[in-house]
Amino acid sequence: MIAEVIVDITNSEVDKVFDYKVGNLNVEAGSRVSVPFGNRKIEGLVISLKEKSELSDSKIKEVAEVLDDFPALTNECLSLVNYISDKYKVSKAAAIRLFLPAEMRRGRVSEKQVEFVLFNEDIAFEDGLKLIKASAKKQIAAYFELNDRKKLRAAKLRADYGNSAVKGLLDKGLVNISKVRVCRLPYSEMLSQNKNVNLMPAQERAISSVNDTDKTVTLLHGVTGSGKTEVYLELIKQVIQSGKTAIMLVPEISLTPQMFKQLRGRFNELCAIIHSGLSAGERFDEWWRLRSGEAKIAIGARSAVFAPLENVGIIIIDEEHDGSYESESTPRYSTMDIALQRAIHNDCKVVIGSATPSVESYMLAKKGEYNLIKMPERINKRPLPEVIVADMRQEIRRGNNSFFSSALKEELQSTLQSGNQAIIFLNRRGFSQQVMCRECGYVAKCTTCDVSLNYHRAGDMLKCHYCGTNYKMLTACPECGSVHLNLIGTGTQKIVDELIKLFPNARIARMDNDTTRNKEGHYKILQAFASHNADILVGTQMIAKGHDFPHVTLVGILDADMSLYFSDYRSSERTFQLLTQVAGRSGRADDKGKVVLQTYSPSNPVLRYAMNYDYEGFFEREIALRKATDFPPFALIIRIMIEATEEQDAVDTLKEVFFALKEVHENERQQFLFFNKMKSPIKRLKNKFRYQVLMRIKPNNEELRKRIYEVALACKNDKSIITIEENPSNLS
DNA sequence: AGCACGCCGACT
DNA sequence: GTCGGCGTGCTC
Repeated sequence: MIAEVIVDITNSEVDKVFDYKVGNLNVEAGSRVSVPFGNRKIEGLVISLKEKSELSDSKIKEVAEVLDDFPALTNECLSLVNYISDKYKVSKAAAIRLFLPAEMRRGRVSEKQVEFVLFNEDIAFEDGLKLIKASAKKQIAAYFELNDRKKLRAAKLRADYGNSAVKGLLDKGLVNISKVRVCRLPYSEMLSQNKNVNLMPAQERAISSVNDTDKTVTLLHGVTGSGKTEVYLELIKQVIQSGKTAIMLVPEISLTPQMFKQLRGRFNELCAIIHSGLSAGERFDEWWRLRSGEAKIAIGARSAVFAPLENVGIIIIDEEHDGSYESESTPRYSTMDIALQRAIHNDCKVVIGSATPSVESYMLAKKGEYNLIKMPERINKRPLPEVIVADMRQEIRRGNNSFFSSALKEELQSTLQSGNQAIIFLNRRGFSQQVMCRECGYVAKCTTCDVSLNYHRAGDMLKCHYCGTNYKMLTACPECGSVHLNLIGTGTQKIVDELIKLFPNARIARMDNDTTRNKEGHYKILQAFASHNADILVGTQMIAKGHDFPHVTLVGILDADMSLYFSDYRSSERTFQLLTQVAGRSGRADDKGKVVLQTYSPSNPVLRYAMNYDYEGFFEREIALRKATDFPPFALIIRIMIEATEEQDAVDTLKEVFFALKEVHENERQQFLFFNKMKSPIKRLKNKFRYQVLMRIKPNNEELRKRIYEVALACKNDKSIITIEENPSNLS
């Protein structure tokens, strides 16, 4: 027998199949093995077995060792490896790594073993008791407990009765000690907290719609608080009852612990959690529980889509619009893409849910490619919070130069007086700055791209990140002539300082990237706020999602329009999603919530749709805009980034890539909507010079897409790094 | 990715 | 003459 092995080296030079003799080892497709390679020994993965090799017998070495007693990858995973390496043009070794917990490589896994003391059943309890001296009280007590429980952790027993008592029982042969593999079970405190729920009619309808549709994908469009989670849980329950397995994906899991609280509570050990916050051991154990079939439900962030489950019955993607479902390092897979592949392979359904679906998904749903379910009402018909719009231009005219409108100040005052909580949301993202007129709200935009321009201190320029055009920095507003131009971008600390002045008695918590270095930090601050340890929480994006705050009755949104002006074709979409989400934080329990939305452009249609909770209206406008401007989903944006330590190397490679692609471009001009090369907006990052080729091609042209990948990656050299991104969400 | 093989400059 | 620089190429 010959094993075809992919060696664990993610380098295209060795990205090929190597043949090894199997000998009399028990090797299967998917097995991890150790093989001699050159003059060293490395790990590899068997992708298939065959009778005979084309190579001469003398060249073929033998598999040295099989690393696990089961194949790490299932056949489905193996075919996904091929799919990923082909589609995203990465080595097979890199694709394989997606499926294995990192700590499994290089033998870093340690199965956790625990010593157990077992009651020796060969000796009757009464006989055993006679062997112990009456004075050995501890031994007797321990023996009684063991008779009762039969199996106890040695550490626990020693702590309770002392080491000598345990040793005494052992010496008399009354008990045995054995080491048992145990799985570290994260969040075990959440087990069995389940309470039964009665489903509402809307939820029942949603469930039967998923079950009855002949479409693979169902989009569940339900407003915040409409009870989507219960729909997911019920669907999973049904799948488990039919003997299948389930995958549940959530965005950035550390921020949304209640989702796995609920899964753990309902499904106990059947549910395994995969995310980056776990310790290496926990991560490996959870993976192993899924692989071995002990656990049947995988919940986690995007990487959980690679969960080693067989016979998958459903894949659920919650908050499907969330950006974290796109991988931001190679292989830059899209979670939905992988989920679809797995759904096809397992012949199962994919359910994606959101209160604010991505424009792409909603278009597919409206076109009938996805099954669409709407849940437009909150459970118990609780009303959505009332939105008060504060026009900040008027505030300035009235002489109010603070961050807070008079409306927000008043609402804060009364919220604090009634003992409720408030959230101040600062709409800020990234490090690019835009130019805005403080008098009329005008924001500098590119004349050809319909995205806002970014200010670059170097050269005092305004730059379009999509087409690369440079503009002179404005001295006055072209709309109203005012010279009060502002660079937008304020920090949370300033907000907090002003709040303290306004409300000296209020307890204020702050949350942003500066205050919370680690993920635990996020969780702790949110937790503290949820248990009413502070009255006002000031923060950026990260307070927008997850977490229920039962006492929050006011949400203040500062600079609601700011995220509209990021140089990103999705900025309207992101803004709408964000505002809807933040507004949803208000008034979740008994009190009706309020939202004060501060803006410099109160008539902006995106804001209007958001404050009226009109997704449909927003969608219609946005999709028309995308169509008119040739942006996704009516185009595929491809960015090829070339980075090098020496600027000249980057330029050389850029030229090479550009001219190679220019040929493709010239042959298929009608397929290209845009094609150019340029410096990257942030020209130097992490000590690397960055240049890029940016193009937009017609969507769903898989052949052209792959050709672009191949042509670009063929220009690879050891001085520069080439990376390819599709529909990048930020163009820095 | 590593490591050997291989062809040109300054050393005991 | 030899030690060693790291450029090129191979690993079943």
